[in-house]
Order: sequence, then structure tokens, then C-alpha cells
Amino acid sequence: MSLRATNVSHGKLVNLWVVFETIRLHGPLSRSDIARLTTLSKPSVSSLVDELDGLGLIREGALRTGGVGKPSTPLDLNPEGAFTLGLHLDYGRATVVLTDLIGGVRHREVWALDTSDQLRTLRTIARQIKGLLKKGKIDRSRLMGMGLVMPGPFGVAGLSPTRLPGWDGVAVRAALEADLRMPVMLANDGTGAAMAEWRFGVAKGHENFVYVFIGNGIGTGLVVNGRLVGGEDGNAGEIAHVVVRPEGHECICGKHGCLETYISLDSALHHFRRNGVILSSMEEFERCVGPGDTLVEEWLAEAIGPLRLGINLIENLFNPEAIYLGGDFPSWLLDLFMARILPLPISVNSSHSQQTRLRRAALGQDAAAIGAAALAVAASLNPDYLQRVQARPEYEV
Amino acid sequence: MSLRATNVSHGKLVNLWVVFETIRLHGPLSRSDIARLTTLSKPSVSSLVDELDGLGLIREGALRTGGVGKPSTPLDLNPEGAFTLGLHLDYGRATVVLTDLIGGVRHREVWALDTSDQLRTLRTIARQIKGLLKKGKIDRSRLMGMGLVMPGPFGVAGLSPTRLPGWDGVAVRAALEADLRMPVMLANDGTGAAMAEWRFGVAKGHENFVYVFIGNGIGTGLVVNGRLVGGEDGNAGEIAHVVVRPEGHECICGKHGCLETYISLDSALHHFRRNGVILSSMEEFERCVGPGDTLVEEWLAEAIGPLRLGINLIENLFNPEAIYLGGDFPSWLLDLFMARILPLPISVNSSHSQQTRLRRAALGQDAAAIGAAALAVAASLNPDYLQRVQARPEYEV
DNA sequence: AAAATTTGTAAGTCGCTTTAACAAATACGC
DNA sequence: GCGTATTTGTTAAAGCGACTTACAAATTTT
Repeated sequence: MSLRATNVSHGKLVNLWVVFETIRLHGPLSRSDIARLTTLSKPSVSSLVDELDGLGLIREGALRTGGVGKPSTPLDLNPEGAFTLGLHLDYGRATVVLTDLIGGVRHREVWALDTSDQLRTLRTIARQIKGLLKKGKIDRSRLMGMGLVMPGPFGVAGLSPTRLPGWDGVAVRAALEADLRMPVMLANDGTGAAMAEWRFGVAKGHENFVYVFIGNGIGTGLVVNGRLVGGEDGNAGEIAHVVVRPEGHECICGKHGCLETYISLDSALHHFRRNGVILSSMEEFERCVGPGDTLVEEWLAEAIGPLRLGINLIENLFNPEAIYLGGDFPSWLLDLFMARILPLPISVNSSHSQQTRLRRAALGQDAAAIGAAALAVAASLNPDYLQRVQARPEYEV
Repeated sequence: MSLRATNVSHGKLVNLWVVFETIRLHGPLSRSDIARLTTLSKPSVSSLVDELDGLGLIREGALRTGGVGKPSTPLDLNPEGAFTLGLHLDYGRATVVLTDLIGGVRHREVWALDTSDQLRTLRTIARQIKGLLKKGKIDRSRLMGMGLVMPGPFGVAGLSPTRLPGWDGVAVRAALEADLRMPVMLANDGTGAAMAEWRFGVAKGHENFVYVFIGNGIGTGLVVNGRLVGGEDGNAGEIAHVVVRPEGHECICGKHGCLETYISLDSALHHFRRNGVILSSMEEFERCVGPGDTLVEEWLAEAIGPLRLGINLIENLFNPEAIYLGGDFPSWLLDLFMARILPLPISVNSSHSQQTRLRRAALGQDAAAIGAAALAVAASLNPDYLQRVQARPEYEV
């Protein structure tokens, strides 16, 4: 049961978060602006602003004159106010970003890893992160924690993790938390990418949206009623194994015609392999394949129908403000999807404009890692942050 | 933006709701029990309980002795504390219930209506309801309002309302609110049914679940993160036009293979008509058709695959605690669905047991109306009730 | 230069939860 | 059977943060 009583102290934390978010979304703002936007009184805003200032999370700009009345002091987030780590773990690869409070990437590393050895991978990651921090790029006392995202689903025999073999039931979160001695949040990669666009990208301010993440596999990140959605086990948004072609390709899950067998790097590699071209990673794919290739066109022709159905069912079930398309795929390929998928079939969102319904994600291939970092901010500042986004069943490594 | 600041008075309303809900879900409870369950202090609980008592919403039971210590006073909801009206408007028919605070149906009426005449229908409904109230079955001052549910989607040209022709853009809510002079909440029928099971039925206490509502058409009601989901326009959960057979039946929406063309009364009637049997309403269907009929079996054989896909995609996208199957369909037919659909295909919910994943709704065919009534309770008591469940685009009648 | 407007602060009030202390009523131990 | 432990629920006072009211300060408008 999520029914939690409240009291004055909790209320204050809520208001602190409200002021913080208001500045983030609409800043720079004066204290009076904030009072108007939040319905808090001016004295209350002043006091909360003082507190945020004391924490170093916001900063004052130069006095702004021009209008009638006393000049106002614009307030904005202080990028240096807090730092978080974001880790995107994927097949054979880990991306780590160190971000500031406004999503600026202060440091970035990508490691090639043998992810089939889980223990070794975890040790390497922990060691590398410690090294990264020792280089002293940031004030260590301002490091709030780390977010970790990886392909889901979590804890489902026969289904997971379909894109990261052998990682089912590995207590990634606990292991890293213990080793790095900082809070670690865990979610799937789609949720990470959604979080990034939600806080720092084009999905700012949305109450309801869906991020479709295309990478090795395909997944989504969900925001409903202004909150991230994890579902009962942290596995919500798992669109990969939704059937779009009942008589279609056989899937590793045992069903036929799952979306992932049409739209994913894996499905592309399969198509290439069936035609005698052996490619085995995203890097190789990017290096060897381009927009005009016949094999790409063939694969795309087969993939666009299923993707259209996927978009359609997301619209009908979530009736979101918008759907964002992004992920690990090369940019030109996402662009092709965007172009070929139009016109969108009729749905509950048909009263919105085509441009509104489906949009390109703005952040690049690091989105998932950046969003992971953002998870750690939300977890430590938002008193109502939903833990349930995290995956549940974890066992000892 | 849903970022709303809080203060002590709002906090009190939250806590009042928390205490109310705690009693509803776990009652009968002593004041001390409530304090333990909510983390509120004992004096706070006492004060909030006094307030709820003053409102007449709860009542004390007989002193409960037996354990160590002073005997406790069990508290429970007072059924007579508040009444609400629930209206389920559907093709050719309106069901109205007058319910008490614990979902007990104090009065029920079903009217056959010519719903193709919207103005007339609205007038009739308003008149009948006024008459119903005049009969003086309840203390009028304790009537909190009305909930209205009807088939969606709302405000989508070419798609809605697929099961209630001519009602698109009709300002039902405003019209009834003005005529009856009480607050009226509006949502789709799936949401109504979900609400009924959530508050009074087998879905009590869930944070995440989906109700699949099968009637003239097919829809769902969604609860995510402990809140109803409406989406941007109040149209979330519109599963009817999700494509499950890309090469399948043509649908009135212009697409092919929509779920509704396989599982809905409408699809059954179509199948019968193609085979020379003309039926035109749910009543007729119930009267003329039974479990063993060949035509039913044929239709069922074709319907069960699509339904299985529908359940599968709901599981994968929402990862709910459970899915409930119910609606306007005759009970024996829902039972057949429940039996034939097993085993459920693999999904993110496969780690749950089959019995947990899909369950029969407990409330009968009045569920949608009862849930509509429950909407009015939540709207007036829960300070964080999500208005967005309501349909948005409404125009004057 | 006076008036109007707007920003932001200071002082005190208000509402609600909390802590601390305690009275009342029961079961339990001897 | 009586004192003790336990639990319930209330009373009184403290604490906390938002609110209202009043006002000083800095600018534009007239």
C-alpha cells in the first residue's frame, strides 16, 4: 500500500522539490515568479530558496531590471551543485557518464567488456569508476549517487535478460552499492533514456509520455501521471515481446512475431546473416552499413509495419502527450524510421498533430546513461520518488 | 504541470484520506491499529478519526476485548455516511445505481433508451434520476455526487465513440451537472469497472492492475502507481483498436484486425449475422445463445487467440499485479474465456502464478455503474484525485 | 519629484503533527 | 486474588513550517 501519511516536515521536502523543479523547468525565475507558479506565498518561497541556496543547488543571477518595480533576482540551477554517475550496461559494453545538475556531461567513458563474465564485469566497472573519481574532476562530497540501467526484463525465466545473457538474478545493484559505497538506483535502459529526455531533453514538463528505445533489443520508458512506471517487478514497458505478427518470425521467447524480431539491432544482424553478411555488434553495423544498402532497405521494409503497430498500440493504451523515438541506433537509421513510418495509423491520439504524436529524441546515444544519472538526483531530492521503478528480484552474485 | 505545493491544511486532507482508506482496506481497526499502519501518531489519528466521525463517514463498533491491555474500539466505514449515483450509459441502455459508502447498491434501475437521440436521452436520464431521488430512499444531504461512465474513446474523429454513435463531442458531463445540480465525474466504462473492483471488489489494495472490460466493445481500466490512468485526453486503455491480426477482419476504424473485431458483443453478432442469425442486442444474445452452441464455439475459437495476445501485451507493457476479466458479457461466456485462454503465453509476468496473472472480476454486470459511483466518492474525498481521468474535449449539446 | 508598481523581507499568527505524560481497562504471574 | 505488565486512547504543551500583514527598497511612470 502506498498510502503514506504526511506531516509538516514531509510537506516541506515536497515544497523544496516543487521549488527546485519549478526553477529547473521554467528558470531563470525570481522568487516572486516562483510564488506565482506554485501558489506558495512569497515568504515561503524565500525561505525554501534560502534552503536550496544553502545546499548549493541553485544560484542567483545578475539583477534583472527593465520592468516596473524593484528589479528581481533571477534564480537558476547551479550546475556545480550536485554530480551523479550514470552507468549504461549493455551487451559487451558499458557507458559511464559523470553529469552535473543540469545534465551536462562532465566526463564520459565507454568500455568494451566481456559481459558474459558477470563477476569480472562488475569488478572492472567498480574499479574503473573509482579510478575515474580519483582523477578528482569533481568535488567528491557533491556526488549524490549513481544510476544504473541495463536491458530488461528482470527476473523472468525464459525471457530475461534477452539481450544480456547470464545476468538474470545477479545482484548488480547491491554489489555496486557495496563496492562503491554510494546509493545505486537500477532500472531498464528504456526508463533511463526516458528519464534523460524528461529532465534534460525535449520531453521536459510532460505528464504522460513514452520513450521507445531501439538498441540491441527494443524497450520503452514510461511516464504516467507525472511519474515513472515500473510495474509490479520493475518490468513495465517491455514491448520487445509484444506480438505484432502472429505468424511471424520465431522469437527466442518461444512465441512468434515479437516486435523485437523486427525492430532491433539483433533483428537487423539476423537479416544480414541470412543473406551471408556476418556482423556481430553495433559498432560493426555502424561501420559497414549505410542508408542506401539493399539489405538495410529490405530489413527496413519488413520492420516498418511492426514498428507502426507498436506505436499504434502505445498510443491507444497510454494516450500520451507524445512518443519519443531514440536509442542506440545510428542517427540516420532513426531518421529513416521517422520518415517511413508516416502517416501514423488512426488511434486515440489522432486528434493530435502528426508532429506531436511521434518525435525524435534529442539526446544522442548516451541518453540512457545520462538518464541513469538523473535517477540518482530524483531519488535523493524527490520525497515521493517511486522506488518501484527498480527491478525487484535480485540474488547474491 | 502537476507540481503542486502543499501546506498544513492540504496535508491534513491527505491524512484524512489516508485514515479513511486505511479503515476501508483493513477495517475494522482501532485507533492504535491505524497509527501503526500509517505511521501517524496516536493523537493525530484520534483527531482525524474524530473528524471523520463528525462527517458521519465512520462508526465505532462494540468494544473488543480478549487481548492484553485496554480493550480497543473498532472503527469501520459507515455505509450510511455518504451516497453517490453511478450511471453507466451504453448503446440503447442506461444503468443507474445508488450506492452507499461501502459500495452497497441501495437502488438500481435499468432503462432502455433510444441513444441515437442524445438530447432526449440526456433529458430522460436527468428526469428519471430526479424522480429516483424524490422517492426519498436516502438523506439527500448525504448525496456526494454522480459518476458517469460510457464507452470511449472521447473526441477522436473517425474512431469515437465507436459503440455509441453520435455522442462525440456531446457535453454530457456539463449537461447533467447543470440539470442535476451536483458534481458529475466522467470516465470510460473500463475505468468504471476497474474502480468498482478496486474499491469494493477483488482488486482491493492493488497499486498496479488492469481491468479488461468486454461488452458491446472492449476496453480497459488502468491503475498505475496507485492511481487511475486517463492519459492526455482521458482515452488511455483503449485496447479496442489495437491490431492483433494484421491481415484480419476489417474494422470500422479503417484498420484491419483490431482486437474489438474479435472480442466484443459486436464481433459475436457479426459472426452470427454472417451465418444467417440476426441478433441485435446483449439481451437478445443472452436470451438466445448458450454455452454449447456451434456458432458460439466457432466465434470463441477465433476470439481466444486475439484475447490471449491482448492479455500478453497488457502484461508486458504494464507488468501489473493482476489482470481482471469482466464486463457486460454473460457470466458463462467470461468463464469460457477464462478456461480456454490458459496457459498464458510467456511475458514479464511469467514469474507470477497463472491464477495470479489473470482473474475473474467478482462484481457482476453492474460493475461499471458501481465504479462510476465510486468515482464521485474519490473525487470529493481524495485531495489528490486525478481529474485527468475525465474526458476532455466536450462541446455544448 | 511624486506616485505607482513590484520585489523581497520581517514579525507574528495559525493549523496540524508530534512528544511526553497519564488515566483507564484488561490479561498475566505468582 | 492482587500487584504488575500491557495496551488503548486522551490531554497538554511543544515544534514546525506556511500563511497573513506590514513594510522597506528599487525601479518605472506620470
